[in-house]
Amino acid sequence: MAGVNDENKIVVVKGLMAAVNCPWRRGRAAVKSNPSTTSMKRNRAKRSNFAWHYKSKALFGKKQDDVGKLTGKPIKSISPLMEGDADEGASQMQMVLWNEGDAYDNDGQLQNDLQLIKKWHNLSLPPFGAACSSDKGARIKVRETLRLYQAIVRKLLQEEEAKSMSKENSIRRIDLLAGKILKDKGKYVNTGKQILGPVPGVEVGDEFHYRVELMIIGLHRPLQSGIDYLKVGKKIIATSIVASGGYANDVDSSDVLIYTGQGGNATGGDKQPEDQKLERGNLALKNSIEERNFVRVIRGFKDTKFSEFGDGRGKVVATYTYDGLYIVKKYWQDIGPHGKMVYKFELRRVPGQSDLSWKHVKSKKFKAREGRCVDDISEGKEVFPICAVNTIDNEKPPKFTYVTRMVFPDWYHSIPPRGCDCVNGCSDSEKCACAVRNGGEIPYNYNGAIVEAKPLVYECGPCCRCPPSCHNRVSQHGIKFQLEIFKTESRGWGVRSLSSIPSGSFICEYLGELLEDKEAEQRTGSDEYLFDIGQNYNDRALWDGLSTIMPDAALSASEVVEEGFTIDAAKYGNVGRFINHSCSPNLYAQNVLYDNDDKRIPHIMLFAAENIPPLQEMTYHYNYTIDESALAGCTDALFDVFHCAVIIESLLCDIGAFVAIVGAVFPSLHVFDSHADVFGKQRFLPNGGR
DNA sequence: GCTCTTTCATCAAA
DNA sequence: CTTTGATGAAAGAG
Repeated sequence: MAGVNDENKIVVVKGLMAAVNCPWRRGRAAVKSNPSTTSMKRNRAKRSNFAWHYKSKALFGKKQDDVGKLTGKPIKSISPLMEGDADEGASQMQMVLWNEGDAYDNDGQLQNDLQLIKKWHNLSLPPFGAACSSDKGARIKVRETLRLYQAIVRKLLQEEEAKSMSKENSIRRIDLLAGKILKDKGKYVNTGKQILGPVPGVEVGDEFHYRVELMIIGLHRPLQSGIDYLKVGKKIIATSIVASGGYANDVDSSDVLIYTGQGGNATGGDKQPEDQKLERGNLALKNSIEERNFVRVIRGFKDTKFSEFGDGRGKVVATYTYDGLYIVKKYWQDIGPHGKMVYKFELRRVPGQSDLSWKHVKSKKFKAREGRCVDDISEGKEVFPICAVNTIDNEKPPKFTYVTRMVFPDWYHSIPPRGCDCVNGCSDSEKCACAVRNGGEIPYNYNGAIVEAKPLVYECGPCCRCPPSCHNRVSQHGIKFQLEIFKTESRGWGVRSLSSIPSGSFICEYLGELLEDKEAEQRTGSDEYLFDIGQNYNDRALWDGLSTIMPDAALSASEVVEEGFTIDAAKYGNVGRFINHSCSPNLYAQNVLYDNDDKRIPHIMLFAAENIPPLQEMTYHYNYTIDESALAGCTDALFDVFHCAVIIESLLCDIGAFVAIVGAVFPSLHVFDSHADVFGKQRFLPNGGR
């Protein structure tokens, strides 16, 4: 973040910090100066996994006055989301685009271009902060909508997988069905007239897995066509393109994209390929050369992934990355592989936009890049080495003992769980004891994604008869992505991934020493690595059935905070101890039990709440039990994952008939392990081919 | 409005 | 694993 204010001096910055203007930090400062508050018992700088506890209070509108006193500020002054945290990219594009000091091009048309651009995009040189508030709202909306869409897709997939044993028909296109559900609910974003230039709430580097996602946020409307365009008067100009094909030989270095026009393909059985015509998308792109308007570019990669859970059949997974704005420079005719004429367009990326992380990660220089100071902080204990990168200063990561399991004290004795007796995979949700404990469903998709946030997830464990490959064993197998820790500008060390991470993926556990609350209390203040666990779900009946239908009612009834346990990752820990707090996080903490039946001591498993591009910092909400007011303001939009479950539940009722159709075939699987470079393998036809 | 056509999707069978 | 056919939703064009 750019500005570091004075508050920063008050708070001792250690490895795990919130951003300077994060509500939590404000709250903490306020509490310091106002020690006689009523909630001193909670004034501990500790993380907790039970955020919805506070959410329920916010919803019930209690204690608004107290809340104001606590922070010393009216609650409304606390901006709900996106208020300074790890998401540094917001609104970046608009800012930098107008930095006229940038060398735009060497054709000397900078001023000319800028004027045309201004004309089209009607952007009056927005200063740094002006557009931010509205833009942040748009960002939240886009992220919420996408999370909702992804959650619906996972839910539908879960139902498909659960019913795959029976003989009924499956839903063929889950992506389309999920889109239809969202549309019926009026959840589309940026509807109305088409947008030329940047789409509010969408940032360079955002990743998607379905074309439907591009449509529902207004980034690119056609579901199949690669060129979207709009009419201005009698003229059509291009607004966005999807580049899923090859031609990208010069990926590494240049910001030039050669794009092939549409049409001319032999689509049907008896049709012959034809010369492309200068109409529709092709015409729009050509017109955009004259108009010099921005064209959004979305790059698509296709890769075949294999799941470790399931029948071993691969599945093609597409990843679409928003690449930013380009300008069409020229076009010409060429001969395609089928011998007919095709149009080609040269597009150039507008300078000043965020770097494209996928380019970095794919480039060969990347492995030997600067700032690498520790090759593997886990010292070989993790499946992947976790390196430390510091391009800010000379600091090395703090010393601690890396562990891959919890460190238990002498007094601790685990309660062995009852396992399931499934020998042929835990797919029968009625017979599998673990599925029953999860409310009659396996909480994961076969691709290893968690379907929705739950109070507690029961994975199969050592007492189960199912094999380690059971798809109800996800988080117990450890990290699946190549992670690294890096020095941030203002929040100490942080964690990011070198590959793309799809929504719902397991990231890592929060490991450390298990402490009783009394002991944790003593360490509070000097220890920044405490995580409160196992709070507040003694009444399991409330969680299990009701939570997805009436979450707030259930939660308000179970607000009693018991004496619990805490994980201290100061001396012993894993990569999880480096993950920072954010009020608009991309991860969340999920309670999981598998090798122990003590609900007071669940594993704290961090999962991706949305698609996370490579090199984007990963964060979760610490849910500090320090200042409820800040949380009340901040958690509203935070619980989308949890909320998704509720909304899905109701949505599914509406389309019950649809969804009741069941699958006949064991669905194939997709995996989202690493993001392999598929450029070389891309099938390429002039029009993308069919 | 109503069809028809087009479309760098997607799935699953061959 | 690669290819191919069937299916599909949305929007422009007539």
